[in-house]
Amino acid sequence: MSPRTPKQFEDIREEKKNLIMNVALEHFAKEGYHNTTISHIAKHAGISKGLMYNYFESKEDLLSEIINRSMDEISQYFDPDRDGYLTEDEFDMFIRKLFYILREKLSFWRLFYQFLMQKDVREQFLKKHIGPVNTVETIYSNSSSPFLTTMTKMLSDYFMRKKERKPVAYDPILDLNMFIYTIEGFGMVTVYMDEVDEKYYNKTIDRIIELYK
Amino acid sequence: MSPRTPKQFEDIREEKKNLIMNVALEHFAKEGYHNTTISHIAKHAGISKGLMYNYFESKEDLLSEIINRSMDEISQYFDPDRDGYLTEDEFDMFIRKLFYILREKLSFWRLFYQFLMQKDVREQFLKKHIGPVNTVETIYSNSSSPFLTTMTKMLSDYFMRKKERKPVAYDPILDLNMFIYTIEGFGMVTVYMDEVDEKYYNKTIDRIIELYK
Amino acid sequence: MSPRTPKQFEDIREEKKNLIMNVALEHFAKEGYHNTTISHIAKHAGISKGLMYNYFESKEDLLSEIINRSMDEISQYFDPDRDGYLTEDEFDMFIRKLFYILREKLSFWRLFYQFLMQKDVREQFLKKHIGPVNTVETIYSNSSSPFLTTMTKMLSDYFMRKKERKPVAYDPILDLNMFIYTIEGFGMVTVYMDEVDEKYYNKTIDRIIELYK
Amino acid sequence: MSPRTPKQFEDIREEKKNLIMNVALEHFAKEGYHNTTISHIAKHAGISKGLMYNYFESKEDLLSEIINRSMDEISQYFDPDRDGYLTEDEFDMFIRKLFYILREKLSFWRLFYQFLMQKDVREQFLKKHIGPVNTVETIYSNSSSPFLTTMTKMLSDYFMRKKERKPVAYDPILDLNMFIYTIEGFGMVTVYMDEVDEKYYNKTIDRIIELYK
DNA sequence: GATGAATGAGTATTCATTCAT
DNA sequence: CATGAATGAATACTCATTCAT
Repeated sequence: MSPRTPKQFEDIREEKKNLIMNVALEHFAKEGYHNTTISHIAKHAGISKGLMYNYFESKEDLLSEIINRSMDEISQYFDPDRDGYLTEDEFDMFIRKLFYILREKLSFWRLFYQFLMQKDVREQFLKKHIGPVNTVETIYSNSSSPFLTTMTKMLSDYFMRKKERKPVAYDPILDLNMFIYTIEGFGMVTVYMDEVDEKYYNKTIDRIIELYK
Repeated sequence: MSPRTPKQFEDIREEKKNLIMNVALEHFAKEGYHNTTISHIAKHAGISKGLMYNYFESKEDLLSEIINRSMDEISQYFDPDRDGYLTEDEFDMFIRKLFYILREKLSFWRLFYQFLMQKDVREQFLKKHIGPVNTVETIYSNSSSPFLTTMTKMLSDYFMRKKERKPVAYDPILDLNMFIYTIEGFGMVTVYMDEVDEKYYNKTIDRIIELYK
Repeated sequence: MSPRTPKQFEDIREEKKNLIMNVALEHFAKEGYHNTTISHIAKHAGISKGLMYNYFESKEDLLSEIINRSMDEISQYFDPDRDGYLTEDEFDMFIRKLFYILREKLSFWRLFYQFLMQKDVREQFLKKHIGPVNTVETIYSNSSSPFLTTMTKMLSDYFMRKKERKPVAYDPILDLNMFIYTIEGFGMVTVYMDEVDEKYYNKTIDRIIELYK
Repeated sequence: MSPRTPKQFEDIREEKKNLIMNVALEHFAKEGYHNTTISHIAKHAGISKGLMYNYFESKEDLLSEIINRSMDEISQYFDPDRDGYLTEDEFDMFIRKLFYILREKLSFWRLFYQFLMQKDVREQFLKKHIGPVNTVETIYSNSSSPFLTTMTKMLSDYFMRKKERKPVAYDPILDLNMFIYTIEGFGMVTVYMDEVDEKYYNKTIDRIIELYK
């Protein structure tokens, strides 16, 4: 039995940290952040309360790390390293990915929407990830979230370019926002519903693509 | 000095109760239900903690009464005594009303969306007011909320009737749901944004009407 | 309609006071003193909370008055004006009266026994009415309750006189105490039982008389 | 510094739990359950209020556990494993034990009698431990308290058997009840008196045995 | 006299966080 | 690393009592 290398220690630590975060996320999403106690999380993660504080500075820090990790994971899906130029086929894929991830990370989104309404929480945890898109200025403003900035920019570019394929009266900003409202609404309803009807889910996705491609 | 009449007592009660509910709603909406203490509400309403409990059985009861009152107020707007038949012009008015009320009762909606994500809360407070519309069966199912049942039925009837004006391939359920997603998304974004750009707000409403009328 | 005389006012006052005391006694006995709120009493007496304080200085004062009134009423039964000499027939009647009153004033006794165990309450409310009889000295000591002093003295005299009818070894103090324990035990069991079996109740009384006459 | 073993944790818990229960019992008995605050108990036990709730779910639970523990301890004294047959000598010992324990557990009995009068409390906490003995049927009915069932049965058997040694007119049920009243009364008086006169205490016990053996 | 709105001190209870072992 | 006993500040809630009308 050779002693564990620092790397191994680090791996174990990381694994346990993830375990805790997963358990916490499930409970936060299902019962609500305030209704979930540290004791509860610790018990369900099979560790002691004290150990929790070895991994996370506070309950708030735990929440913060969960949100950051989830946002990062989601970012991965959209490989932000690319050029940011969205073809029509890529737009199609983008939407499909988006709603695939929505169901993959259902707990996270439930948590996300829980906090979306509270200004102070939003400012503390989500500021760097979300941003409204109401004017052209906003679109190009620098968000503090590289991920969302990229995404937003990519999308607005896409909608701006659509203008070329559309009639003169076409308003890309309005269309972009309509698109955002639709996916936000569809996302939210999907998230708060207990069950999803597979057939309608896909049908809706197709329709969104059809409407906004 | 003659003693107060029962009427006077009733007036005092009603007035004070409303005061408390208004103050509480503002705080619940802004800081979140759990972050708002009874002490805080009492202080801002200029009354003692004890008096709160003269009017409401518990913090939860206060919340419950706020939600019920708000839902009732909203119901009023849509005069539920009518035949429930929605002409195209009435559909137009309906949407405009909806988004007028959204901003009138911004605090309420902020509170509403806060709880939408938590199953237990949703079941306790909102069950009688909200309901998904995923299948034809659901549409015609009896919700326990007369208001939403009426609204839902009115809308689904409207979309069913649209079929007559549309091509063969027209899917009224899908269209109804797309419509719902759009207004939910637009509503939610409006609610969580601090400020609303008047011009774009109205433009969006027009566009929704244009798309779904 | 002539104006009420002071006497009439006094009568009305007395009557209302009695009403409150009766209602309060019932609730104190059934639910316990601490579990009975002033509001509750007021509501059941059909008056306002405020008026309560017109008649009684405090909840404690209300309790105090109830106990005093009850003790006085009980005293009445044993016509304390008499010579205090108890014949054998009178002893017989005394016991029967005692257990008749026990059931007449069941609520009072339930309250009485509730407080008997708590030293501070006992000292505050019952000191002047009850007293142990453990030694000859105690018997003749001056209690602060004229009623119980008289009763105790009467009884101890009776048991002392029994000595003349009994064998040399007869210990009147012991016998008196045994008698007291029996009636206290019988009283207590009767009080805490919900229902009384009439036949056995009388049979027991006969037996007590038989044993201690 | 190695961490504590589970055994050590268990020991700490047990010890602390007992400490709290002992302190609480003393205060409940002396000041009354309602007049004793959790703060008070915590302070006298030298712990924080919060810790109380690490050991007991509520004040009521604390009370409940105290009563159950005490009843169990008392049960031990009467080794319920025996055949339940009481000889005359054993009856003698039984009584002596009873009144020995009475003084051993004075605080408990003070608490016990406090609650005896309140129906709801009695039903919640004492139902499984006490039961009236008014008819032959009752005697043989199954109480939910193994301890009291055994005791009651043992005693009623004993009194039934006495019939053989007694005149024709002897009524064992009446005699059993007289016996119960006497010990209940003696018990109660002993409990509420601050001091006990040793000589008279024993004399009384002897007399009870003499009368009911 | 009579009312019940209003007060505020008090009480049980919760829970994130600390720390000795 | 790991444990869970221990803390204490915070919080919802109660209720006897007061007082303007």
